Amino acid sequence: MPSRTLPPPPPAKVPQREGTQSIERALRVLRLLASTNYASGMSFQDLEDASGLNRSTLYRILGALRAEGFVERHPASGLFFLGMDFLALGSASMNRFNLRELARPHLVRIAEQTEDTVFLSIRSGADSICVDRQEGAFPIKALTLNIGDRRPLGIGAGALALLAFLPRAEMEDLVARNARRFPSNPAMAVENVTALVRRSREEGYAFNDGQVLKSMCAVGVPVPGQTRRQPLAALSIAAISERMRAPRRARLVAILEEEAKALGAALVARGAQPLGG
Amino acid sequence: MPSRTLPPPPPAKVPQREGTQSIERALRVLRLLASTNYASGMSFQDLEDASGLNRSTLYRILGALRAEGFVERHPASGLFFLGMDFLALGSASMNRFNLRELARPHLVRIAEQTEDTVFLSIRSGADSICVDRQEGAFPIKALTLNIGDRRPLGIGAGALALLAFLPRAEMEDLVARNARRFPSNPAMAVENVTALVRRSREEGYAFNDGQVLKSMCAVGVPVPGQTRRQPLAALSIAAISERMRAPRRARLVAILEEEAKALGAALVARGAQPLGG
DNA sequence: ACGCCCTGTCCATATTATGAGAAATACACC
DNA sequence: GGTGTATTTCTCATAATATGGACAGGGCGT
Repeated sequence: MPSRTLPPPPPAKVPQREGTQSIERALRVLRLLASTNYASGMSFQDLEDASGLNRSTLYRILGALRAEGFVERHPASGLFFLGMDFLALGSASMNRFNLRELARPHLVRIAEQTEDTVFLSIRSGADSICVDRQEGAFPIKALTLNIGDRRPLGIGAGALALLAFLPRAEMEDLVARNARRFPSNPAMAVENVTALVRRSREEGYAFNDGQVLKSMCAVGVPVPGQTRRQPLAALSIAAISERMRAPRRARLVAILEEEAKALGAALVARGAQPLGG
Repeated sequence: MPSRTLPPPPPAKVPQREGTQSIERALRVLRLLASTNYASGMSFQDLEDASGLNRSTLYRILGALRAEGFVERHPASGLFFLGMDFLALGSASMNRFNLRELARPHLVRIAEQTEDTVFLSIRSGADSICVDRQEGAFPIKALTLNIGDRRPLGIGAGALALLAFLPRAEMEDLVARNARRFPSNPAMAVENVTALVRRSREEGYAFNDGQVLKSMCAVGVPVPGQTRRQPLAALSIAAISERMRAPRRARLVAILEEEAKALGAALVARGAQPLGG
C-alpha cells in the first residue's frame, strides 16, 4: 500500500435532513407494521432487521408509538401490531370535507333505486381511491372495489370519470404518468386511456365494459365542483353486463347525474375543493 | 422588593421524557387531524392553536409527516388533511393474524345461510371493535355496527360473547373497569353485566334482546382459540326480533358455532393468540 | 400609508435523541 | 438445576438533532 496521504475524508455527510430524523424513523416503523406481508405481526427482531435501526433507538421509538396507542404489543407472543386506533384514523382520512358523510344518503338512494352496487371515489395523486360503497339488493353482486382500494386513474368507471373530466392538460399529464408507472400494462398505454377518455367526454359519462372484470360493467360520472372541470369525486355503479345494456344504462346514468349534481352542490356550499396530488 | 438573594431557580425541569419528544408531538398532530370536529381540514393556524406547538416546530413536523405521505395539504386552500394512506393502514390494523381475510368466507357463508347481517368483532382493551361486517339479503337490515365501531365489552351480542367466555377473573376485572368508566350508564352496572354474562355462559351463546336498539336482536358466539376460554374474536348475527325467536334462534346459533369453530381452528393453526389490552 | 395577522424560513443554541455497552431478565436445551 | 442464548431494559457520554426566537414577505382592512 503506498502511503499516499489519505485525502482528508470529506465529511461527505449529506445530511439532507430537514431536522426530523426521529419522526421519519417512527413513521417508517409504522409503514413496516402496515405492510401486508407482516399481517400476522412482527417480532422485535423482524422490525430490527427490516428497519435497520439501532436496537436502543428502535425500542425507544416503539415505546413512544405504544404510549400513544399507535402500536400495540401482544402480551403472550410479544408481536407488534398497528394499534386499533388506526381504524378511527382511517375513517377520518376518508371523511375529507365530510365528503363521506354528505355522500352517504346519495349512495343509499342510488342503491335503492337501481338495486346495484354504488361506489364513491376520489382522486389521490395519479390514483383513484374507493372511499365508500353501498351494496344494492340485486342478488348477483359486482363487488369490484373494496373500501380503501386504489386504482390508477382511468381503470374502472369511477377512476375514469375522475380522469376524463379534468382540464385537458392535467389529464394528459396524468395519463402519461400512469403509462410510465405501468409500462408493461397495455391497459395503461397512452393511446388506450386517451381513447377511453375521449369516449367518456363525448358521451358525458365513463363506461367500463368489462375491462377490470369479465362480464362486469360499470358506469361513472364526476361529482362537479365549481365547474364540471373540477370534479370533487366520482359516483359509479357496477353490475353484471346484462343489467348494463343500452336502455337501462341511460337510466342509470341519469340517476347518477342527478345525485352527483346534488352532492356537488352540497359540497361546494361547504367550501370543498378538488383534490390534487 | 427585598433584595433577598434569589434562591437559585432550581432547574425543576421534570423532563419525565423518555427521549421521544418529537415523535410524541408528531403523533399528537396526527390525532388532531383525525379529530372529527375538524373533518373539513385544518389550517396551519388551527393546528398551531390546537397543538400549542411553536410555529417552526410545527412546520418541521408537518413537513416530515407530509414527506412520508401521512399528511396531505390541499394546494388551493392550504388546509391539512390526514393522508389517504391511512385507509391502507386502517385496513392493515384490522387484519391482525390475517383475521379479517381468514374470516371473510365464514361471514359470507353465514350471511348466505341466514340472510341476516353478520359481524366480526375483536377485543381491544375493555372495548369490542367491529372489524368486519357482511350484510344479508333480507330486506330489513339490522345495521347496528359499522366497521370500526367501538362498544364497551358486554354491550351487544358480539361484545358480550367476547366478555362472557373469558377466564372469570379477567372477566370480572373488565366488568368492574367498565362500570367505573361509565358510572352514569345503568346498562354498564356490575350487576347488570354480570347477569348477562351468567346467562350467556349457561346458554352457551350471547343474546342481546333489544338492549342496543329496540326491536333489534342479536346472537353471538366466541371464536375459540386454544381453548374456549381464550376467545380470539366473536361472530354475531343481528336481525329484527321476529327473526330471532326460539326455534330460529337455535338454528342461528348452531350455524354460528360451526363457523366459529372452523375459523378458530384455522386461526390457531396460524398461531393466532387472543388479544388483550 | 399603516398596523395587524398570517405564512414561511433561518440559524445559533442546548436540548434531545442516539448508539455502544453493560446489566438484568426470560427462555431453551440439555 | 445449570449452562448458553436471546430478549429487554438501563446507563451515559456524545454529537447530532430538534428547538424556538427572530426575521422577512405578503394579504387585508381601515
